[in-house]
Amino acid sequence: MPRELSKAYDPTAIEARWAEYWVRERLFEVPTPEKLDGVPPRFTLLLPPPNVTGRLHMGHMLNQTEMDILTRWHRMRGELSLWVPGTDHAGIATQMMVERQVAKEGKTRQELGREAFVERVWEWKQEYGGAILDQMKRLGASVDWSREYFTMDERLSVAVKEAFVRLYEQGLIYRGAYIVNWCPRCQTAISDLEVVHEEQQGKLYEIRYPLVDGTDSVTIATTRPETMLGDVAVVVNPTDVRYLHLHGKKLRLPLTGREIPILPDEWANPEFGTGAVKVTPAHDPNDFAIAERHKLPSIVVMDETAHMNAEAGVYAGLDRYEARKRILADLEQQGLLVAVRDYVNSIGKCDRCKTVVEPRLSTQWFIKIQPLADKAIEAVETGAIRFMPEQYKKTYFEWMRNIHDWCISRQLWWGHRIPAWHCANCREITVARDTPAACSHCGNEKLTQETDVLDTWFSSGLLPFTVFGWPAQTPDLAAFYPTQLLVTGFDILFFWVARMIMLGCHFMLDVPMPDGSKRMLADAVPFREVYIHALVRDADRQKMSKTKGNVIDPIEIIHQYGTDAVRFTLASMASPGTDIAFSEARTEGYRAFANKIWNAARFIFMQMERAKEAGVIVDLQHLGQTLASNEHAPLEERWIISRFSQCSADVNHALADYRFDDAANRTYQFFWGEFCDWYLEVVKIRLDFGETADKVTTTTALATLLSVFEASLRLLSPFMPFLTEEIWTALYDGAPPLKSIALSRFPGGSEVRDNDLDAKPAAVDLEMFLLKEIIADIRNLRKEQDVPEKEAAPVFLTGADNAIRIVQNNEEMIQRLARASGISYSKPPVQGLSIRHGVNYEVALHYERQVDVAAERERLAKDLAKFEKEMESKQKQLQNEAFLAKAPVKVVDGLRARADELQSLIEKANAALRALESLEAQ
RNA sequence: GGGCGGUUAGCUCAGUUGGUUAGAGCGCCUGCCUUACAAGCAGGAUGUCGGGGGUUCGAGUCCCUCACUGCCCA
Repeated sequence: MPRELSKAYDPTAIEARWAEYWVRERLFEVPTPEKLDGVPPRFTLLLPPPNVTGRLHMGHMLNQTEMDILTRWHRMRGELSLWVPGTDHAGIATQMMVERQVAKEGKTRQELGREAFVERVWEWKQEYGGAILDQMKRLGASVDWSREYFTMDERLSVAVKEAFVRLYEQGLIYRGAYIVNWCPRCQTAISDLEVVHEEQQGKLYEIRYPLVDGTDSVTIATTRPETMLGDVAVVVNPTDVRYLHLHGKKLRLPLTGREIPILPDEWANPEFGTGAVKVTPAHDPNDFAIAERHKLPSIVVMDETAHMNAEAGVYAGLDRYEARKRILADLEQQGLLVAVRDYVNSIGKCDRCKTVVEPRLSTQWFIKIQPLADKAIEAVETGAIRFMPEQYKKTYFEWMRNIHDWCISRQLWWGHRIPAWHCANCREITVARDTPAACSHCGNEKLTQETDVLDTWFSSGLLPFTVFGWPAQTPDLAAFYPTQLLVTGFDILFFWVARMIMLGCHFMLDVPMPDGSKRMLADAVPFREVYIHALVRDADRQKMSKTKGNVIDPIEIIHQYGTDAVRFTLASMASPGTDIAFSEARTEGYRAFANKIWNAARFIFMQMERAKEAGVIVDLQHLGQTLASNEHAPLEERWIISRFSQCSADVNHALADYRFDDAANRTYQFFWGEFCDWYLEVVKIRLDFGETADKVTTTTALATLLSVFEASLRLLSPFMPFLTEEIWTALYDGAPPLKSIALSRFPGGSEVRDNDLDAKPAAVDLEMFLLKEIIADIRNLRKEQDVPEKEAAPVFLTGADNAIRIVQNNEEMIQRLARASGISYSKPPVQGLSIRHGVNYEVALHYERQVDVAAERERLAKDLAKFEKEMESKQKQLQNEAFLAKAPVKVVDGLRARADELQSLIEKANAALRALESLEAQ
């Protein structure tokens, strides 16, 4: 009995079942098109690959909800919609995870050795790596699971190697000793982007360096005294008069006795500290640059773990902070520590493990980024890639135009090993696609492969084309590249988005178009649009963090409220550019909405049962046709069709603009505020299945009801896929025309009659508006006069001819919805009865209760004041010559009409007040 | 220090290119178990649109300025 729904909506009872069904039935798999002719427009997007170590958080859920809504929407509009899922091997994070696991066994990765360790990582991945994608299935994400990728897959690894070799051959990859950000815990270089800066209360130490000749000294200021052991110079600003006489003189570096020069350099800021800066090229990026300018040597005084090395003499073996303490103590003892000041400085930490980063001179691989950045800038400047919200374009340009070469080597074991071989003989490097037999420089066969791996973002930056088979020119690549859209958070704008643009533009320019013509930049881009969403915060707008303990687990919330409700919450709050303060109260509200839909379905299914018993038959296979207009249909039917039409047009527009909030809110408002609150209540009048009922009326009413409801389900489906699937299937008694509502057509366009949004509200809307207003007035009067809810009361109504006509045509509606026992088209028999008036009608209620004159007068006076105030401002405007001359006719006319309305309302309010007075006088 | 945002109802947020009466959800007050739905129904209250100045016939919307606040980069 599929149509028997439980009394209350229970998401847990249905969601897991459908999630599993969608995957099992392979509903969202998109086969490779054999030929491109005749293939519908494509909508392709890539899932930003979550870390294989990851667990689903609210950010993922927002991201995936948005992507799923869009993909489902495009699919329902008949486009070939492909959403490709996958995970990222996440070099450091995954290695850390497995290192921890190994540590529990009392071992280190070094003890295991590289090969065995990597083996362990794969084992870990097989066992736990699928967790986040399983969670994703629970969200109902309509991805093509047959195309799932992992960035360490063999085919993707081949592509990564190819990309590296090509860049090397093009002279865009170089290797060299430079200062890089080094994490002493991870023991690898990391890129600028992986360093997070934090303000911290620290100290600024002033240390005196005596001149070699003993005649004088220079006091330098530093936050890192331990690095002084690697000092090679002290620089002062060339304009700094305090030090002019010292240029070129030698200092004796305390604690080491080494001689170092005093040099003029612009970098020294006379305002800062003492104006004299120590230069430690091996441990500070700025100092490194100074050393390059002055051709100074570099002295590395720390090892990979940030312990002092042999160069540090007596301090060798000490941790950097321990060394600092000892050095300060020694300096103080020697009377060289001049001052210690409080100082707030920004300190760089490893994004992954929060260890303080140690700038370190080491040999690394870099990408010469400028040529790639130039194309990436052009792609956005020319509009080949569009950012949404547009403001992110600025951020993007800002970064792209100040870009530094990208350090792509990592001293890790887990990742794509760099395809370069070192020759034991000539020490040259051979870069090759396959393991070379001999050195390409000297022919020696003693080669060892580079131990470094590539930055994970290097491989993920290639994904938009490697997932489709690059470097081969596959049919997939021809059909699906460039993708249409990327949906992601601003936090990886530089990490990933910018790099995909750079690498995509670079490599894909060399791949011809499907028709063999040359590819231009506009088609080399990895995606045409980037939609950037904001952060999901907690209800108090706090950033979620484990330390604060305010992390909201989406899976937990889903258990509580259902996936559909959570999806709807995120969608309805997702206005571009604004962070989402996730509030459970809101989700609770949308669970109520889901329950509302559920119960509307229950009501409708009950009517279907009644119809069946009465022999009334509605053709379920041709529901859409009923939505055509029928001039003779009752007002509420024509009205709901008109409203539905407008709603679906609005939703389509909203989604086209990525206004998930507008789309969701509009749907909510239609379904609850119009379909349920008004239409369902009115249609009950027609659903008479009794012997004496007019079968034609009943049948048409039921047909319209089912049609609008079925279409509403399709409208809601991208937002609430589970609930709509369940009800839609039940509506067809378990035998729907398609395998899923997700494969049906989205409402809008040709399906509904009239989409002309610019036109004035349809006549039906105005008529219904009047009736709703009158019903609300009567309800209000009933309330004020304390008419018991169950009791019907007689209504008196006067007004303009056409208002009366509309009411007369819909008396049943008013009687039922406003509990009127009858309507008399005359003034009420008793003077001074409370009256409500609209612009073209007056309505009163005859009930025995005495009118509360004081309250009524207060209400009227308040109304009157409001009307008069507005009238005053309107008249002022209408008397303004400049306004009349310059404002558009439409606005002026509108204002005049409103003034007329106000005039009428004011008169009526005054009349009512006078009537009250006469009542009081009696 | 450089750049980008935000400030609208008690709370969280909408408000398109300036144009008639500034909206929604939640919360709040009052009355209802009216059988699709109490996760509901009906009715109701609530805003000097952060302050100041300017442009304009007209400013929540555009410009300047101040205050507070968030983020990114160095």
